[in-house]
Amino acid sequence: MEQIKQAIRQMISVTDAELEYFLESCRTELFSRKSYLAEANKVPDEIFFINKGIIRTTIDNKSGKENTLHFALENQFIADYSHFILGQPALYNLIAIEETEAVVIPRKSIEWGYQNMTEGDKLGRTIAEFYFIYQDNRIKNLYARSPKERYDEIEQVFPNIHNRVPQHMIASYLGITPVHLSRLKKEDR
Amino acid sequence: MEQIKQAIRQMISVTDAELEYFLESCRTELFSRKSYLAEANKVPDEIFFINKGIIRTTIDNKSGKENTLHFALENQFIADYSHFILGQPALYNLIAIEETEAVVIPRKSIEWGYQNMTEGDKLGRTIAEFYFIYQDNRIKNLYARSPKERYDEIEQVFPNIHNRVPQHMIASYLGITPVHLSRLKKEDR
DNA sequence: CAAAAACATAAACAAATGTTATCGTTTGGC
DNA sequence: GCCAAACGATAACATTTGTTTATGTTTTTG
Repeated sequence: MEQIKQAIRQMISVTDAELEYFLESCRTELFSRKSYLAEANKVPDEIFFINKGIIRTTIDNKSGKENTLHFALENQFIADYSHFILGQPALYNLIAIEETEAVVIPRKSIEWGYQNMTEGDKLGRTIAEFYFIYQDNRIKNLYARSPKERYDEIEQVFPNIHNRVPQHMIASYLGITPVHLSRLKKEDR
Repeated sequence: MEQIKQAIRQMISVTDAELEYFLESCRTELFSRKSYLAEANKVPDEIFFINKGIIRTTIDNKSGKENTLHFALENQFIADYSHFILGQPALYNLIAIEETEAVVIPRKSIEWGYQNMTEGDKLGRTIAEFYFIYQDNRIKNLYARSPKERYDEIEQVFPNIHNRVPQHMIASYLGITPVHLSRLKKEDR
C-alpha cells in the first residue's frame, strides 16, 4: 500500500491515522492478463489504483466491436468514474492488458474519506481536476490534431506504451482502424 | 446574483454570510455579440457564470481556422478551466454568441471559498465532477457515434441550440465541416 | 433603409479513412 | 516445445469527409 499512500500524500495533507483507516477497507488484488476489473452494465462500486501493470478502458459499440478509450498505468486511479459518481450501470469495461496488481477501493471508503478526512473533499476535487485536465487535453487533440499527430505524441501521455500494448489497441485509442495506423506508419518511411 | 446563489445552493450547504462574502468580489458584466470574455495566450484568472446568453469556446488550429469545442448556456460555469487550474496561458477563447450577461468570479474568490467556506472543496469537487461527466460523455460520443448521430442528439445536450447558434458552429462542434453537415442533413430528406 | 457581411446549399473533385481478405510472423498458454 | 490464436503489414476497393467555388438568401450594422 506504499504507492497509494505516497500518491495521496502528494495531493493532500493527511495524518497517518486517517490514511490507515482509509486503507483498512481496501484490498490489493492481482488480475491476470485479459481479466476484467469491472464490467459494463454493472454499477461500479470500486475505484482501482494500479501498483503494477496496465489497464485499458473499452466500450462496446453497437456493431459489437470494442473501442479502447483509455489506458491506465502504474500509480494511476481508474474506474468508470462517471457512472461511479452517478451510481448508474457502467458503460465501460476495465480489462488488464498485462498481469496487474491493483488496490481496490470500495465506495464506502471513498465516502468515509469525504466525510471524515480533514482534506477528503480536497482530495476528491484534486483527482477530479486532474482527470478533467487530462480529458480536456484529449478532446482538444481529437479536434485540433490529425491521427498521425496524435500517434506521434502518444508516448508523452503514456510512456513506453509501444512496448506494452498491441498496436491495434493504440489505433483504437487514436480513433482509427489498425489498417489505417499501419498505413500512416508506412508513409513515414 | 440570484441565479448563481441558487446554483451553488443546489450543490452544497452554505450560509447566507458565506455566500454574501463569496460574491462580494464578483461583478456582473454585459458582453456584446462577438466580444471576448477571455482570450487564448492569457492566463485565465476568472470563471464566468452565465445569467443570460450563450458562449462558445474556441481554439485556433494551426492553419488559422477556428474550432468550436464547446457551448455554454444559462446557469452554467465556463472558463478555460484546465489552464485556470494550472495557472498557465489559456488555449481557448471564450466568445459571446448572443449578448451575454455573466457573473465574473475572480481567482481570489475561488481560493477564498476553498479555504473559508465549510463545503468549499466539496463545491469545487462537485463542479469538477460535473464537467468530468460531461467530458466523458463527449469523448464517448466522439468514439462511438457517427457525426450524424451526434448531430441528432445535440439538442439533448444543448436545448434549442438550433435556434440560437449558426449551423457552421454546430458543425465545428461536431468535428465536421459546414459543407459536410449540410450534406448529412440533405440525406435525411 | 441600404450596403456589406454572414450564412446555407450545392456540385465537382480530392484526400482521408474504412472494409475485407490474405499472408507470414510472433506470441502466449498448455 | 508445440500449436492455436493474435498480430502487423499489405493490397484492392468502397465510403466518408474535406476543399474549392459559386450562388442565392438572410442577417447585421452603420
